[in-house]
Amino acid sequence: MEKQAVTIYDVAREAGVSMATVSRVVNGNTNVRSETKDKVEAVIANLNYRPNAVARGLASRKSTTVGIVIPDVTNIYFSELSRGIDDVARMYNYQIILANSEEKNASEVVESLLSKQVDGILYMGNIIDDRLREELDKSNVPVVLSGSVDLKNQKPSVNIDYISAVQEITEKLIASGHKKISFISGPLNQTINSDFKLKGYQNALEDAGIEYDEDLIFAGEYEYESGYQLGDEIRDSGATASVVVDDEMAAGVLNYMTDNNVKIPDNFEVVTVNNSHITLMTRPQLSSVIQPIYDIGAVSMRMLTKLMNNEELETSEVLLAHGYAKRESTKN
Amino acid sequence: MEKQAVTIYDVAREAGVSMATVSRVVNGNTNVRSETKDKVEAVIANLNYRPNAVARGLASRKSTTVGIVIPDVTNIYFSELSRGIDDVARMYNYQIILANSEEKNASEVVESLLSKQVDGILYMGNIIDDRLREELDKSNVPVVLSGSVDLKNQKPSVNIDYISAVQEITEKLIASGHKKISFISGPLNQTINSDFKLKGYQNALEDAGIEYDEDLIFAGEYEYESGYQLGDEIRDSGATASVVVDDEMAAGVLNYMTDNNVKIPDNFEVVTVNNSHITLMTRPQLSSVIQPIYDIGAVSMRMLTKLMNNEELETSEVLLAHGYAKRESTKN
DNA sequence: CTGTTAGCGCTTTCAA
DNA sequence: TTGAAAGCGCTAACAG
Repeated sequence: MEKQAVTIYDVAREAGVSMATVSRVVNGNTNVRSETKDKVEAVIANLNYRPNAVARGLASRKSTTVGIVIPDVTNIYFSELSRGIDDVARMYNYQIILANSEEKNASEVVESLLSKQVDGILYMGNIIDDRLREELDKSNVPVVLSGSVDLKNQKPSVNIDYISAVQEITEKLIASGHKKISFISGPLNQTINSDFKLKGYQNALEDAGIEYDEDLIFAGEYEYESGYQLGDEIRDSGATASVVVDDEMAAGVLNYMTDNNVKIPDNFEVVTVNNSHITLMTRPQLSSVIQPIYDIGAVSMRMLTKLMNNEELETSEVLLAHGYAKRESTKN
Repeated sequence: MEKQAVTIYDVAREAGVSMATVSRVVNGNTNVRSETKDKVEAVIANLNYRPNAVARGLASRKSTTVGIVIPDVTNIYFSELSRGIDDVARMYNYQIILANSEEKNASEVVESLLSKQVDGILYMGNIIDDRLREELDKSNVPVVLSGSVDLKNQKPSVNIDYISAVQEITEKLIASGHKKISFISGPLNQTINSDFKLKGYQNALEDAGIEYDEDLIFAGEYEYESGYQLGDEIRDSGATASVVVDDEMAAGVLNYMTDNNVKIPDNFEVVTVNNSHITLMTRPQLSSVIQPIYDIGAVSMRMLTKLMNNEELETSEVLLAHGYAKRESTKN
């Protein structure tokens, strides 16, 4: 049950050259006479030789592999992000190890990635605790945050300006006359919620002279069911609109309302932020911040390739432009 | 920029033992005096030593890594499947390399997985061509198909009985009096569609003495938009119901109908097969075959662990039980 | 342009 | 119970 039948030695012997020459051919080194090269390539094709990436990694101390830490592949936001990452990685010939992390075990996951000698890490998680931060720091492998933020440690990152984005949509709701606007959040121990999205919401209220009311803040999980379950409390809070941080949750809130004869947008407005195609699937369709999700992934991966290549980054913290798509769940 | 500061040598020297002993401790070999073991472990903790998985893989010729080939991470069916896989892999201490494959480049993807010396491959793709089949066969690494089928080559696989499942839901539609039932498929060059799901649909028609009509067969992509776009033709075909092979497509068909004032289920019925939570998000909610998606992933990964461990498989082609969830898009 | 020779960090006999 | 030593398959100086 040999996995690897034919090695570089076999090719060398068969081609009547040294293994170094074979290595050169395989790695596209130009210092090989073209006759020799052809001969070697013929043998390679013949023997169906495939370089052993593990041996290569050990010898070269590079794995041409990057680790992607993703909190939940089933969440459309993250999976879309990973598509952008994947495409760019492929473009630059990096392999990807996609590791699901439940946030809590993030440092284990990172540790295992590091033991695999990844050349870089793309982190999509929303919680970076001290242990993880330390581990990342002393590992010496470049790290880029993709669609996620860390206040304590300025790692290279790619995001949109969540504060402004949420502020803008909240302002629209205010402009429509709402006084009691609920904020439907993911876990509030996540910086992206507590220090960014919530902040934008608060800014909007403050600018409009509306008092911030904790009873209008609801935290759940990034899931449809979670949004739906929160519906009860949201309605009872007296809120007349919701700013939601996740599309699936927003779909849950919206459906709860329509299921309970609350007309949207006439009697209740809902706006979300990820603009995944979930927003098109609900009826009425969800108004949303437009985020260049795919691009966030792509740009962050591109940054990582530069870092792995020891190139300079012009900007370390990239903020991509966002927009707004008015659909049917809001009046404006 | 050393990735790996401390090696097994450092630990050995520091602990005053040979590297072989350190290796034994790290690998849980019991033939080590417990004092020695404690000493070594102390040093390991002290130096923060982490074994280099690449070197390990080279020496042991095992990578404790499996490759997962997934057609599209953004499709909820596959991402849900991968959750089951991931959980079981974690349980058995296998790392996962998740590789997106666009079906067309599947053999490239597999090749790169093999060069990484994966110990096994879990394949979720729906197209297995001759080149890929050959590559898989001569690689000597075990392969399990997860939620996908291959007629030409009986690889171990985990699925539900698609034929029966689709047949059953088609029969329900027939029982409701429908004569013109459309079949909304993914690409028809995929075996799972052409030889399984379509087959179930045809069986039901045949049993009911309804003539098969090609004009009622519509093929698109596994995407919401694709289903929506097909809506036009479906309606024009005179069909009064749709059997759809993918939840997102089904949501598209359903929304197209309601957007065009076709009342569901009164004037048109829609039934789908994956029972992802998309079926709960639409209004009306989608009736669906119940598939144990997570379990399909979990069981297939479990099978793969057995294969990688050279254990016997009781059954090579596992069919998990399916059910039916009647919701609002059908009368029965 | 090509070959020789050390390793990369670890596992695994084989002896002791 | 422990250590010595030989690789795993490849890259990367260094010679020539």
